Amino acid sequence: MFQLDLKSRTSIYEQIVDNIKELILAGVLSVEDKLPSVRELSKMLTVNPNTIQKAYRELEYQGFVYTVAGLGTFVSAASDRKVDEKRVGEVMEDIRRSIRELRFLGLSQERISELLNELLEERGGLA
Amino acid sequence: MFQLDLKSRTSIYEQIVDNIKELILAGVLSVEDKLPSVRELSKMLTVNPNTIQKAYRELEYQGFVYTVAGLGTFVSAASDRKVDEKRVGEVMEDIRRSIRELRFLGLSQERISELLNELLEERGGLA
Amino acid sequence: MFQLDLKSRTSIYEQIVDNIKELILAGVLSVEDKLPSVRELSKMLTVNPNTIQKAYRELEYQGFVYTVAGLGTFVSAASDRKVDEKRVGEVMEDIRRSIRELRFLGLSQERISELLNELLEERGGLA
Amino acid sequence: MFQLDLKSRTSIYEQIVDNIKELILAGVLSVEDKLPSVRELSKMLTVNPNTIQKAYRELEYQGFVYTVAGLGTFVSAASDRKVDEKRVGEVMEDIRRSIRELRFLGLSQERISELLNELLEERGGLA
DNA sequence: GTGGTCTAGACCACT
DNA sequence: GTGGTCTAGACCACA
Repeated sequence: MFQLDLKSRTSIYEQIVDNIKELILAGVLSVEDKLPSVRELSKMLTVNPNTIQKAYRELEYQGFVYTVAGLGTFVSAASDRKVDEKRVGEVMEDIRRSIRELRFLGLSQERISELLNELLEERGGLA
Repeated sequence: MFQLDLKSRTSIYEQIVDNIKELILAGVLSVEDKLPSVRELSKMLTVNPNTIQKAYRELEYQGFVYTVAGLGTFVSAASDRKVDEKRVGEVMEDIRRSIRELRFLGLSQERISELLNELLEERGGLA
Repeated sequence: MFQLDLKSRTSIYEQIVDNIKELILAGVLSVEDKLPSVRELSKMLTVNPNTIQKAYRELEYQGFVYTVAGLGTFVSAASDRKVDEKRVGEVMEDIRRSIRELRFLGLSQERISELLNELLEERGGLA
Repeated sequence: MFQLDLKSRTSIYEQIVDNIKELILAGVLSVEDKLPSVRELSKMLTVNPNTIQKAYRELEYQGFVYTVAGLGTFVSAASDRKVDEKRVGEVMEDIRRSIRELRFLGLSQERISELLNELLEERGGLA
């Protein structure tokens, strides 16, 4: 499914969250698809089930999946999600920090603006 | 000098690093300027001196400042700062993911574009 | 008959219990009416028969239905239903807490009042 | 601080969440007050630290507290919270279920309406 | 089988 | 000291 980087500073459960979000955003996992069960993914990644569960719960908080106890965890329909202002604010904060870092790295305002516009024109994998 | 946001998920020492880098990049602190001593800044921000210490060490590692024992900590020449092309790529990838998530959250292309431009303007005078 | 919401945090068997209670209270199912058999309802809702079984057992425990082996499950007389003053008090306490939280979340008294009235109207024809 | 009911169907961490919310909503814990540390509360309630942490994290998700690693967990300022539409929806769903249950318990529409109005007139403990 | 909770105990980074 | 993560392994309710 994907690989973990145990050496990374990013915690395991966060890496799992990021990877699964990536799969959903890229369309590899579609709406209503079932995610691997906690125990399955636990074995696949050789990671403790509690850690997987923590990742799944975080994905649920962020609105990417929903859970039916006894059945499994599934990808949410985008239409079910109300525009989650709180989450939008969090993501914008992420971008704010990234832009700051680009400035630190020595990129000019113009160059950053160019790069962002390129990203905006891309229309990746969204159904 | 600047404000810390205790509620932020970003650790305090990292916020200090970021803020001082910004002050340097913005020209508020010039090459060879002396930074406040660890104890001074510790009092100014009401933060544990160890935390300031850690921030200064990180700034030194990144080439933004240098320390002379017994004299203090000073802003390095710009040529000493590390530039990291690889890091630029990673940060761009972060932003790409965030933009995808904004689309996923239901924001229109136009709205995303607006929000990004707001972010860019926020410190537009810096470049 | 009715719809289940798999995404709800409420377990499936509980949703079935609630829905059937509503049908009884609304008079759609009258005293001595026969409920669908476990197998029938299982097919109608595409739900595991064990889950239906559990819902029927709970309804029986609460005095809403009774079961005759070999014949089926039937709606009880209203007098058989348990009334629980203590429970009423607990539920009111839950609502009190929720209203406090709405205030805490920044909603005005007027807005809360509006929202409550909407809720009350939702199934106003039932009493 | 408060008592747990180990016999309750409600899980321990949820009881902790509910109790602390109650203390905050009632004004016993004020804005910027420090909650007991994870380890302290763990000892006070003779409950595993992980369980306390789970409760604190849930409180954070719901916007009641914020956390500074290395410092502690603190009550959020109401003004810092944007009106959290998602959370409002969740609370309204709680009330919806409670009203349904009151109907199940045999209360008439009019009686429920009366009771709700009484609750609305109360202005408890909010700063 | 599924997810959910809990304990015991370890290790880490930050203050 | 603080919170945060992770493992190992147990037990429960629900489908």
